[in-house]
Amino acid sequence: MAKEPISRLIRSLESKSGEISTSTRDAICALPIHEREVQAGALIVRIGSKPSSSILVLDGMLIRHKIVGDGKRQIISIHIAGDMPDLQSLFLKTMDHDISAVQPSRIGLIPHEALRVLIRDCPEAGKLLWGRSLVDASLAREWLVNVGRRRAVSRAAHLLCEYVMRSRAVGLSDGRTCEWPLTQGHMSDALGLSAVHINRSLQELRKRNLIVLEKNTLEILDFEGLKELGDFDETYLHLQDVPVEP
Amino acid sequence: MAKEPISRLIRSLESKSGEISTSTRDAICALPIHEREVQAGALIVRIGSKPSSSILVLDGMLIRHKIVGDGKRQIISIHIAGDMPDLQSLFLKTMDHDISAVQPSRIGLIPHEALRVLIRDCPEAGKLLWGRSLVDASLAREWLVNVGRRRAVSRAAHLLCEYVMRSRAVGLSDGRTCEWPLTQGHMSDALGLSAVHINRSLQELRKRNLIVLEKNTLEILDFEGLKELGDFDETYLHLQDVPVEP
DNA sequence: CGTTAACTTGATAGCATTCAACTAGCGTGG
DNA sequence: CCACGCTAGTTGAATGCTATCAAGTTAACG
Repeated sequence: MAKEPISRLIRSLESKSGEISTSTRDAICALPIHEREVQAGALIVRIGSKPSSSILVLDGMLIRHKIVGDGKRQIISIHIAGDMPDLQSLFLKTMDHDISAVQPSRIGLIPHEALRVLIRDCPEAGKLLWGRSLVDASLAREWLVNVGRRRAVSRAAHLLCEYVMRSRAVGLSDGRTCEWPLTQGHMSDALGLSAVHINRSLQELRKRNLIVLEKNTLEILDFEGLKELGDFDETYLHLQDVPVEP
Repeated sequence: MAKEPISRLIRSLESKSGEISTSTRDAICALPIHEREVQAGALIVRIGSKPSSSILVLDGMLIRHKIVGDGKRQIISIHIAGDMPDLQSLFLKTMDHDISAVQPSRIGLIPHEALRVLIRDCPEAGKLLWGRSLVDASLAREWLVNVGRRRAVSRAAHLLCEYVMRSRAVGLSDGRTCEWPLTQGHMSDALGLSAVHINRSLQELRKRNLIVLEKNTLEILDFEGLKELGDFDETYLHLQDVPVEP
């Protein structure tokens, strides 16, 4: 039986790779974790820093972001329970972006040293983590497409589709309703838009009877319609698409 | 002495990780490679396909791209000699984007099976490749920032800065002049703009005496000025930033 | 020398930003 | 208990960046 914090990671890995062998699971469960509570808005990892451990999200939501020259912010990714937002710091020593908490969250810190030992002694686990980092990259590419080539309403719809599917994959949603901690300011920074315009785009989604979004709760009224409008194709999420090694 | 095709990969890996140990280098050099010529515009890997080998660019330029619902295209990344544009297919079996050639190019196909054996028998090489895929992800994130939060002229300047620095890192440029095979159509798809607007943005870069761009050749007149205008900070390229394992 | 792709230019249209003001909810403190 | 301040959300008007449309030029090539 996995200890509670690590079970989030296992569940999340399994959502992408199918069942994990017992020995691999045991090796992952043996990882040391230092739990920490962070408050809403807290800056957890700073650009330019050189972390010696990686973060596992246990509860809440973390975002990665960068600031450009004139002060504007771009959110690069959002992370829910089971995600490891800075797994990359294991091999790229200097952080190239910030990480902060959207809401009060619980995180686990896993020392790089322990991860290196795991990868060395359990190649299977290494492949799972590598695959995970590749999925992370796939999301960044789709976000690039979203921001580069879709209009505002579609971008918003696409983001909502992705979020619901990811939440469902780790058991945080039934596919219709889930928590939505992001403010419209967050959404605008994630989608490369102004807050005012996000506001109007969400109103259009409401007017079309696609969603209900209030009091930090998102309800999808018409997932097919939202997919259609957001030009959403889930292939890039690679759910159940990481091959299990023979 | 490395055989020629693989030496591109070695040089490229070293540009990010410093010198590689002899045994690791030998293991990488032992990789089987099937060379292939592709013509300009050729579609090399198709979205939805499940490749059984990964590509190493030997000469020329490859791009990765996606098409959205209304037919617009977003270029996700550009790849020069030494790059492995679909290393990810080793662990994510279904392609989530297309790969094609910008100009007549020479590529090497490395069977996944051989890469798996390499990673198993030479963990050091595995780390180098993993690190490489993380740098790839870092570029995608910076592109997202570029498209999401910078105006057209800055986007263009940023792209040029990145390209020159990457070219120089693998010996394809002296940092001032290099080949530029991308058309303005390509640039607009890479930067989330229209071709007309890219044209005007390039004219502004010329008028400011920052670049000369003609006949497939790019010359940087004022790199500092271009960096400034493009809000370019090379940290995200992680050149020489992948730690060599103790 | 005709054809095509790439590039250029001008005019118009449209999506998104900015500015400004206003509402609602919530916690704090006098 | 209510004033106050703060954050998040909403709305309208004006501006502006970028797209689209259309036409023309240039360069490369068989």
